[in-house]
Amino acid sequence: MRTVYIHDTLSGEKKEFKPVHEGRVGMYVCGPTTYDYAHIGHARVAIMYDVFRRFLEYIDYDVLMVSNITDIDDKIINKANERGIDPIEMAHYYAREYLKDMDNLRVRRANIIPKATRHMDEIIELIKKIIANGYAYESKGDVYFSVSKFKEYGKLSHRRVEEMMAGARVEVNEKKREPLDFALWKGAKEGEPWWSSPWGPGRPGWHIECSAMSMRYIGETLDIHGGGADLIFPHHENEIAQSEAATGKRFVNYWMHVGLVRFEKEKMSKSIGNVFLVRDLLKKYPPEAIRIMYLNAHYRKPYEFNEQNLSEALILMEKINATYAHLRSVASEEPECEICNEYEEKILNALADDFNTREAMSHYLEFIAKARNMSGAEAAGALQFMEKMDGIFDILPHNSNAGLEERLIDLVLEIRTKMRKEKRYDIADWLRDSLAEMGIKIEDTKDGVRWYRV
RNA sequence: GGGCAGGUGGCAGAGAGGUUAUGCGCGGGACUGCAGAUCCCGUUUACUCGGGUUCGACUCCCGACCUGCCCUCCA
Repeated sequence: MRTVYIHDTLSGEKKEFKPVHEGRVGMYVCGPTTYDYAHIGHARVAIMYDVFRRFLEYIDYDVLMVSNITDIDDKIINKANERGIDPIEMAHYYAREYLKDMDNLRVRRANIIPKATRHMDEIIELIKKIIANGYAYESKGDVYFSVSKFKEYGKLSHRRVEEMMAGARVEVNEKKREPLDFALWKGAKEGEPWWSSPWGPGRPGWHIECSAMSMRYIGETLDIHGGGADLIFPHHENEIAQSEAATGKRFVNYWMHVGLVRFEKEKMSKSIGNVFLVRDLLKKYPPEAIRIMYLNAHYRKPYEFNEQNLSEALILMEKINATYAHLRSVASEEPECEICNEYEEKILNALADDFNTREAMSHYLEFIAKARNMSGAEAAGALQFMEKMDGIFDILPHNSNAGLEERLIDLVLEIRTKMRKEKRYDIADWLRDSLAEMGIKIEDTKDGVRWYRV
């Protein structure tokens, strides 16, 4: 199996990937807390891990991907209260919409998509274990993790407890023994959703659900745990503390974090009003373009989102589509393509080096440029190659099977060609414009007409 | 104040101790009823600054400056 290198946030180094179980990968990706519609930052995380997963599968790993939905949390409760609706129902509504948006971005669903509210038993068991191990304490219906007991606290985000104390601004709460302690369980206040527990009715704290669900489905040590870079602290730091306090084992071997999406040099945030929703973007741009946009950048770097980048991605998409269409029209029966193997090697090597999709895309685009001039057996090979690679990238047009629709389009094009020969350009242009309106773009080339979907 | 990630050509954005990234844009040519696409050529000494290591650094080391993020909720 091909050697993969992964940059690990904890060690700050690129390390050779060695799974816990040979040939298998257990990866857990932090999904959203569902109190609003998905934005393009969520999309970046989902698309990147989708591609990483597909790549790992492509090189023959057996991947178990788990991606959670946090459907109980203070933010959910607050928002639902503002609107006077049921918090859990609201969370589930946004969870469904999130999954729909991601489906529309061609993100393959994780093998398991666990919800926090369906795993109360695991969460409670885990908290009990942490208390039993002496790392957490009960306080008036709440349970807190005692940060000072966990000596390695801060190892992921590379900060020291003393420094964080100096930085002040920690929430004041007289139930906590020390300011940095964080809640594993919160007693329910009047009107809040609750589950019964040994500490009374309440709900889980923010971080515990990920520890409980990831270990439940993958095991006590995960190969890969990922999410957005803003989760490094405190979310992932706290997950490490809880999980390792419970099991005494290393929680995660490779921590991966996707850089944040920015707009005009600022992080997207509702207060600044620069949040772009996936659903709004999809009204204007096809999913392929959005995927290409993100594939065209290194996942760990911050991404500067703007319409120019997106329209550039759209142009690339059209080029790729056009080449794909060209290959389909000229491909002969027996595929044979030497250069394809060469490019596959380049692309896989780039991806194996910490999932460098940008470099992979540069090879891919170079290949596309060459493929435009191919024909016959080579074109057939190139076609096959593009479809193979699409198992990873998923940026080619879908529903491209040659059915009735395609035959009708060919017929229309034949008519147009005839009209052009007779210099009936009014009719020829009318046909072209009509097809364009339906999303079929055509081009007259030396070798005849070619068409593709936009 | 502390931590982290960066600073590359008109723009986006990889990479690497000495060899063309890639794409977009722009200019010229070919082709063309028009449009688009495609093909060829060009866009000359791009790599924040100052030191150091080296035969040689944009690439390694040290320092400075700048930007963003995290340190409160966030993918």
